Amino acid sequence: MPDREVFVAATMQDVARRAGVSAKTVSNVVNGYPYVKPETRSRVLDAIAELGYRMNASARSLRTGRSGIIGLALPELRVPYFAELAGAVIAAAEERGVTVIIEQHGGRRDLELEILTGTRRHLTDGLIYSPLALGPGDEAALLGLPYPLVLLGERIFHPEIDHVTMQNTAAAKEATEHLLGLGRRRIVAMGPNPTQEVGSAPLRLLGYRAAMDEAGLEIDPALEVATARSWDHVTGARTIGRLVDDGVRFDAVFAFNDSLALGAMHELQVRGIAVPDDVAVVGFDAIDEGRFSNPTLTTIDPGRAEIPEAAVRLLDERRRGTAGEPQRIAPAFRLVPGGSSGAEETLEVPVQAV
Amino acid sequence: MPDREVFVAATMQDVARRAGVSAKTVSNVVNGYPYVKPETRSRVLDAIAELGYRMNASARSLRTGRSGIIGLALPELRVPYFAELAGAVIAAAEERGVTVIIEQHGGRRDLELEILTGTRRHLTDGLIYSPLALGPGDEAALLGLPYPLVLLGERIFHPEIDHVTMQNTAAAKEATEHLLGLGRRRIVAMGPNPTQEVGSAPLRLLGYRAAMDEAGLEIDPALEVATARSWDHVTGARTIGRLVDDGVRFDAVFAFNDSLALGAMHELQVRGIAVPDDVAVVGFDAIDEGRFSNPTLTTIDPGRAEIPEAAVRLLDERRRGTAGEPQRIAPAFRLVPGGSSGAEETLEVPVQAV
DNA sequence: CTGAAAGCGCTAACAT
DNA sequence: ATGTTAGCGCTTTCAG
Repeated sequence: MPDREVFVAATMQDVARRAGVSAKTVSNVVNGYPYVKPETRSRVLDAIAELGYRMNASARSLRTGRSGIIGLALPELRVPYFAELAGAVIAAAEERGVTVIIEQHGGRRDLELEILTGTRRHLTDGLIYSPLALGPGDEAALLGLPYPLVLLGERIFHPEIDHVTMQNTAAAKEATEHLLGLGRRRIVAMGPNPTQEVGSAPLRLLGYRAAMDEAGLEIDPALEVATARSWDHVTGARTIGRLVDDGVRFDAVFAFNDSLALGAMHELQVRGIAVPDDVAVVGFDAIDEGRFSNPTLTTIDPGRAEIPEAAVRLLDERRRGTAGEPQRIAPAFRLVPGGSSGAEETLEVPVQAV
Repeated sequence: MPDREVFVAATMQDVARRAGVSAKTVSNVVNGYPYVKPETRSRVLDAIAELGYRMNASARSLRTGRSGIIGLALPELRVPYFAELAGAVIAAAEERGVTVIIEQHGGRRDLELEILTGTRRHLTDGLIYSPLALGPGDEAALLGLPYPLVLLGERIFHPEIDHVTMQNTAAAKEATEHLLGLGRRRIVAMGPNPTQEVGSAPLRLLGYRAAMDEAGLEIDPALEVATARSWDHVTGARTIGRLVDDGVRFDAVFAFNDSLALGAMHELQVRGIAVPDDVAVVGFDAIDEGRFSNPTLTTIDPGRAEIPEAAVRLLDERRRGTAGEPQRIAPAFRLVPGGSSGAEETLEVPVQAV
């Protein structure tokens, strides 16, 4: 008679029988319940090893009502900023024994709303939510949800919702001051959009204006250059190209994210405009790509390390009920000097690629 | 007496009561069982809508033994190639109603092995597995696993395991021929590593050599340049820098991936060597970044769209038992012309970024 | 076409 | 410090 246990996954009962204890004791051992006699514990652990027992996650979560899985909703994984964010969120969750599922909404409003009530919410204990289309007026959709929610980004704020954000205005001010400190005076702010009243754009614009103001410079509307909402390379390249074509004079660009900055830098060089000699460029986000561009990109690190960690921690605390009042966390930022503004940086340890 | 159903999630029983049927009938409706009287069906659907019923995924998977979740194991999400792959895998899985969890192993052998038997395997119905450290000799670890497995990459092959791979040699040959067709003769092959007998590197090297051979060119060992195993920008930049310093003459570079190519291109330009005029560059992978570099990168698209789709399809078929013999799929590839070899390309529709 | 009963593997509550 | 009982919400027999 063949040993069926080789093929059929062992259950807690099987382990209990083998160890000569009850299923409850096995459960206690597996869950690190402290009051188990060391000898019993080791007998149970032996039985687990011998049977190759692994806990059935579905049974546990059916019983406890918690899955140990959280959702991470973001626009698109192929956007480097979000890929890096997702990688860090997964790593931070791992440390807490939490599993992550990623949902891409592509900035489509219907999908963003769908995610809040969709079928996967039944699978997860909570959601880290980075919307792109939702904004003020959509708070209602985020309130009273039957699961913990941590909001990312600058699209919506609400005192009852945990939030991890950035010091947009202060950081943008520092970026602009960096350029001013290099003697630049005609600084383009790339990214503001008059139709957008909310989000990172207006906040960063405030910082830009504050810096210009404090430097005693008149604000030239021609230098505040609106872009399409998609802040990518193409947009950066097209925008700066149009500016040059229009004969606008400038000696620096503060782009509201790195992709815009890299695209602009590319286009400037194509047109024979030297970076940083003719035009200095500063970005925002500190994505990996800017460390390898030519020249390397001066940028703002808005808290790359802390944002994912804080988001997972907040959600986990809320999930376990150890959280108090809803919080708003805006990590410390720093300017990362690069060649695009004539500063220099050293390269960090490489990551692996295929 | 307040209506508890507002706060407590409805169950199938609740729906059944409301619709005046049994739970089984609700289950039949929810699962698309065809033999349900239309009238019954609509009564059930109404009840579902009224109660806001959503199926409990844990209960279902406890009962059926399947979770509808698959794992995707890869080195790191922050590596653009894998971020793009992951995004596409998630999208392809979504179409089949399957959820994805991503596990990052960072190319560390212990983690790669751990993933195969780790706690998350109990949560998933199958695994799409892209190892970096494992290789020939590790087949045993991949055989007889109690779940379906689809292998990605070139590290391990086995006739009993489903595999999605690339036409490495043929594609590398075409890349090299492209450079030869431009009149280049001293073509660097960047990426081979004498200590590596397996993986994309030796396969792509074969293609390079075949093209050189057919063109009647002697193969110069000085042009086959080994790199560190991590094929990233830094490695590309350092490698090409050393080559120049050593006084090696060359008029083209075929880098074994895009990150190497982009790093090399960067370093060449830093040193005042014009791309493509002095040196033409071709990469491999067709990651997004190469479409925006300066100049844009000529590269090989090894099947960006088909690889994730095929991986999910194979796993799903295996999971449902509709698959036959293990398959090896190697999609069609194509050369993507770019500025780095003097060809030109048109930009596609932009993606959104923050 | 629909219903009744049983049980998937685990843990909360209680008992000892 | 450990055992007993019950039941989480679903689907799978098996009847009808």
